[in-house]
Amino acid sequence: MNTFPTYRQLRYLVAVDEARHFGRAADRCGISQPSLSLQIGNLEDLLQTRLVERGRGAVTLTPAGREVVERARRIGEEMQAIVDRAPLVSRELQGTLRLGTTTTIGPYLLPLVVERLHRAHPGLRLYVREAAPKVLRQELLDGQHDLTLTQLPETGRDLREHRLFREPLMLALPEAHELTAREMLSVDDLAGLRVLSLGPAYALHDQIAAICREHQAELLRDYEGTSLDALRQMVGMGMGVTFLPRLYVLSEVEKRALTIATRPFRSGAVSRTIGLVWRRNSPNAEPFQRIAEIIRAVAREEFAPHLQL
Amino acid sequence: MNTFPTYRQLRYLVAVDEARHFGRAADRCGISQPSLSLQIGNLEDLLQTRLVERGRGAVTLTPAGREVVERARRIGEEMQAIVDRAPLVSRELQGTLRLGTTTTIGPYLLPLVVERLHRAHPGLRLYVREAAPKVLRQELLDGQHDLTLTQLPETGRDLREHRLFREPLMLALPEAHELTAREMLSVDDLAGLRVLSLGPAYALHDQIAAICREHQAELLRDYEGTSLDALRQMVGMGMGVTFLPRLYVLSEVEKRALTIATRPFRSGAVSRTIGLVWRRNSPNAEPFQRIAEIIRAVAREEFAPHLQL
DNA sequence: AAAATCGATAGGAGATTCCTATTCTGTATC
DNA sequence: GATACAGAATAGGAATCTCCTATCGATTTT
Repeated sequence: MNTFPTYRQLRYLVAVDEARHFGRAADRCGISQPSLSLQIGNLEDLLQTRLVERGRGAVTLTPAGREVVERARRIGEEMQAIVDRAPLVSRELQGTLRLGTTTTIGPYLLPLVVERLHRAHPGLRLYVREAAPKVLRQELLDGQHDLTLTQLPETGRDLREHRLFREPLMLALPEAHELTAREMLSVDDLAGLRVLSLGPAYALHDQIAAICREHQAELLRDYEGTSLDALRQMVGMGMGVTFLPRLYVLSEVEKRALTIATRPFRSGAVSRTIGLVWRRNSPNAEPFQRIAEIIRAVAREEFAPHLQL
Repeated sequence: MNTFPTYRQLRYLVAVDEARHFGRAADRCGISQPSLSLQIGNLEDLLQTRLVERGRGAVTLTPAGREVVERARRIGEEMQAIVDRAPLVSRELQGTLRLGTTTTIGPYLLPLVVERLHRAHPGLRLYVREAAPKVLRQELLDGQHDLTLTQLPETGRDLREHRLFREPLMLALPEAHELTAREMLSVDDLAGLRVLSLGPAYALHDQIAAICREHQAELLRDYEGTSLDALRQMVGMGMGVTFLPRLYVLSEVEKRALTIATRPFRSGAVSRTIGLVWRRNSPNAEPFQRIAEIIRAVAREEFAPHLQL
């Protein structure tokens, strides 16, 4: 009890409609006339409906046959599209790619990247979804993203990461703070500072915690920001200082006249690594690497003075 | 070198997408896991593209796979529609029916019929096309119509006709004509009249010619009308008299204040037979008969005083 | 009447599809 | 670290489909 027609049968029916003749339709399909007759017959049996009216002069489709043929043509178009597009999608940058990104990097880097990708690959559509890094990681493993743009390192044998660049962290402090007198800071200046941070779902949280531990700063655990903007506001209100990524500062602090100060560190060590991550099993490593290239190009051409490439 | 996927393969891929697990997908398809794996593999080989990412945790579709599955779903919907609708279309009055009609009857009878058909069978769409009877007949044989509404008899062993009713012909004459004094005419009054007619592609032409021959009227061959309206105008200009079908007179002459007179014949013999015609091979005789029933009902309920049922 | 056309039918060869059994790979468990 | 456990891939053989050639049956043309 096969409930569905075969695509092959539909193709034959379309051929009959076009040729209006069993023999010629069979020719066009590259099969013999009996084979075609048989398949049309099978299709009619399956649908319990006469689709073709066999007369001497003209072979004609019945009303039911016409409706079936109409749908068969649509099916044919989809089939053709599958055959044509599937290889392209996997080899070229075409189709839809689901890119997950940390909220601490995506909004400040991706706009330029997306624009460039669109220009270079018009057939590519990006679905960008934001989440905290540890959520992102799980979603990537679950298959909700094709790749993620996030802070490295990303643990897991199933994942492959591609390093893009290092992004310095800047110290954000209230304008009235004594350290604002300095243009550049040393890590030794951190001793004794009260430091705010994001929630533990963020890689940045762990990193800030480590820096605090190492340089005798005090991590304030009571108030955890839910976003970099929230952190910035908390700093502005004098609740403490924090570390903000360079691109965030560039995009959200320096361009506006905001009430906090940001200072760089002399040491390049106060920085985080940003990379692309995908599942090791993903068969699309090659297109992904091309995306990595493009992000690196954007970083180089647009943010060279601010990042460590 | 089979260039197209099998619908079956697409169904399996959809199942994999939904189950995210080969074994469960196979269950859902009612086959064993190896069979499913094989078919997915064949599909991937055919498309030269990995569609499914096999990992331990989650089986995920690749971007190419997602696009294929999307199209596969649309194909599935069309397939379902084919299976669901084809039997209905052939048995119920559903789908599209192509009805050819003579210009001398269709416009004056069909409006009411179409309306009633629509009310009784909302799923039915009528494509009405007009032509002269002899053209219509060839188009019907060629399969351009499913059935035709025309003047009988319609010759041909390949055709089946269903008589609907007889429609009287009225004599149309200039208002100044001496015969307008009579309320009813006899065929004997025809002797010596100069009679206009439609072109020879019309069954009405042959019939008028026969009547003229039989009753010593003179058929004017120089001017042949291309439509009943043209005939009426020719009569109005005093070029001669003619025969007009009752329903045409009802719809186009009596309702307007036109400058010709029309008179009935006492004899019921001056009339033509109207019927439905379809190809003998057509497997849809049953729905067609139901349409005949509806037309008869309209004739009875709307035009009873004017027609011979 | 004979030949030709066109679709349906019959029977058998070759592909496909599917099944069971087994292997392979990487994960959890002890 | 050996062992069981999942889950997909592979192997081999049975069942089913698909197709072919040959032929038939009905109808039309010559």
